[in-house]
Amino acid sequence: MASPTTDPPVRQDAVFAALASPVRRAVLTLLRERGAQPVHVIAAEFAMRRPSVSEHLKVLLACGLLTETRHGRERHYALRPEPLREVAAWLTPYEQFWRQRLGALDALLAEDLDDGAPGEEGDARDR
Amino acid sequence: MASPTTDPPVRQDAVFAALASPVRRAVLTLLRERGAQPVHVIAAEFAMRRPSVSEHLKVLLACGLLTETRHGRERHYALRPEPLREVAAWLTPYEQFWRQRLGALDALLAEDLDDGAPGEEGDARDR
DNA sequence: GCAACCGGTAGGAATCTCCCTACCCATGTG
DNA sequence: CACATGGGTAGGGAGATTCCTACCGGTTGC
Repeated sequence: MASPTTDPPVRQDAVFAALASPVRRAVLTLLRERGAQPVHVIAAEFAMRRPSVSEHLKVLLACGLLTETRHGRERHYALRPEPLREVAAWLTPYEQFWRQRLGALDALLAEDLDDGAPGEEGDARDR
Repeated sequence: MASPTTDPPVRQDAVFAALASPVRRAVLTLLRERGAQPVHVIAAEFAMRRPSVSEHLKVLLACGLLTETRHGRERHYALRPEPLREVAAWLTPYEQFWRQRLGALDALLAEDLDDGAPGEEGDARDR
């Protein structure tokens, strides 16, 4: 049980998968705009039964995008933005690409890099 | 074929879903670092058969994260970062949330570090 | 206590994902 | 022309996703 501040790499998959659903993105938007809300308020926003919303909340909770607080018989879910910060961090190295991309310039650069690639082998993983 | 520069809202789903696979994120990383590459070079990086890699490339191509160029009998795939810019744009309204929280954490850490002597031990704060 | 309310779990059907093995077409090269 | 190389498509199987209808355990109010 030692994982003080590190984030397991499996988390990134779960966060992106969670964000792939429009319902779940809408839940995050709702909580961002209105703050913590109980389930029945969240569920009222969607054309779907409460158990399905509950499942979506479970997915968001499991990947750390939500926190849960018990208030009597209600459970309030609130946005937890840290995983989104990690997504932003993952995007960082790509920023320069969309910044400088105003023509076929990067295609030329790509060809150049392609030509002069030395032999560093073996890590094509992301992190 | 009827949306030259506009972005249908359905695209966001596809982009996040594409990014949910570690294989596809690794493809993007590879193309970012080495520029455009033919399929057999990309496929050599993964412990999977070429048709599967081909499917992954099709997914990335379909959501606009890749461009395809024919060179003889090879097809070169290159990174197309625009959809990632849209992801970054989607993240923007959340930035303030993790900034303020990071600020609070920062203050706590600074206090801890600054205050080397254990005057009062607050051990209830790891996670 | 008893009924209404909040919200999670069980389990099932339709659909999607991800990998595989075959197979096919196109482009080069002897 | 014959054949190797590059790479897409077909279709199938195991497992995950997403919705549903039931159902059940806690809280709150009469």
